[in-house]
Amino acid sequence: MTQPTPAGGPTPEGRDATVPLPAAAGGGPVSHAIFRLARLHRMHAGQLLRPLGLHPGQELVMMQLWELGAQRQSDLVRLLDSDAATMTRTVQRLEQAGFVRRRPDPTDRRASLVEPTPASQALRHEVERVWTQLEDLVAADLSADERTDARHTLERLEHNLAQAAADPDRAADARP
Amino acid sequence: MTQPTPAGGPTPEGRDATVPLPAAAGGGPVSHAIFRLARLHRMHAGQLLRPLGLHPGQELVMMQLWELGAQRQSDLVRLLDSDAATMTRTVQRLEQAGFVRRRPDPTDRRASLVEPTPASQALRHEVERVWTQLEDLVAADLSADERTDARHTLERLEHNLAQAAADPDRAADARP
DNA sequence: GGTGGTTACCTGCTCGAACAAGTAAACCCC
DNA sequence: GGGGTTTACTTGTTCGAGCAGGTAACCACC
Repeated sequence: MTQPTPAGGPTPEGRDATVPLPAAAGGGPVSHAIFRLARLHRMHAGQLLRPLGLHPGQELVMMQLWELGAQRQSDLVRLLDSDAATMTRTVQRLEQAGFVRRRPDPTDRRASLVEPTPASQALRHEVERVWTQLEDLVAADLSADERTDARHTLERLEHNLAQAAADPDRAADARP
Repeated sequence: MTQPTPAGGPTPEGRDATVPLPAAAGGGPVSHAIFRLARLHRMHAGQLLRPLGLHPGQELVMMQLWELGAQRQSDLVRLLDSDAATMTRTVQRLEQAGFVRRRPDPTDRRASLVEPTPASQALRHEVERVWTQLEDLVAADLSADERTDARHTLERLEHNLAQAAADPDRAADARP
């Protein structure tokens, strides 16, 4: 695949000399911050979700189903930008837990439709409450404007990564 | 039901940035953004790291060791804010891969010291390159100031979560 | 009506992450 | 110095995530 060859645009030393070096300490400040934030966030989500019998990630699937109704697995994969193999197993576990049901797609015998069970409706409020709570936790001291701002920042970073994924060339020479 | 527009949100256009983010509307925009960003970020890290024979997370351990020298596992856990059990197995795998060595701590027979092998030094450049690359990817179109800004935002969110973890009372009051 | 390619899903694998439970050494205090 | 606690690490488990490989159904085209 794309070997990130520095072809054409080397000169890695153009950086500002203020930072001693890019090792662990200053390696990738933003990257590192993302990493740490994500782990903390996931941890909190897990703790809030556990009493509900859900694991982090499963709630996203349920939210899609509650909102959109029955979906094929491939649709869920696309909606959540997830992985087919992961989805298979996540759905299996949700099915086993009684939160979803699967039935064959009448129009395509390869596919199966996943739908939330009536029983899962009880969960819905809980999950929404948990997500509101998590939001209030993570953005505790932010004003509405600041939250919007934060969201834009996150989305901008996400957009950059998505761009790079779609367009490996730009990835290789990322350097203003 | 499927009202694609979040109720009440002064969501200013600006969408299209990335994938449809349908559900979860009203749930937790910031939370959801964190989730998605984290996954993309991890994915990119994984792809860049794979040719080096490292899995995401392992490079952080190596960076600490390169920078600080031999460390006890418990120190690594504290430095990376990780989990003891995870660290045990990560170190085992790094050891098996020949990147680290373990020897008993002479001053504490419970502890073991982890140190990078000479062979791992070859990796160091590669890892640093990868992190620089990842940083340039994720912050591709951000100015230096904006990067600092982004980092502050991320750290602020992280701080909020850390606060809530340390102080469960505040967490509990996140509701009417 | 075959043939070849795509799509949908499943299974096996490795890995980080987190929880639980256990062992052993170190430490603290009476 | 004995008893209880804390600390350091290990192992077992479950889960999401991702890669690789496999099967079956679908589809387009000849």
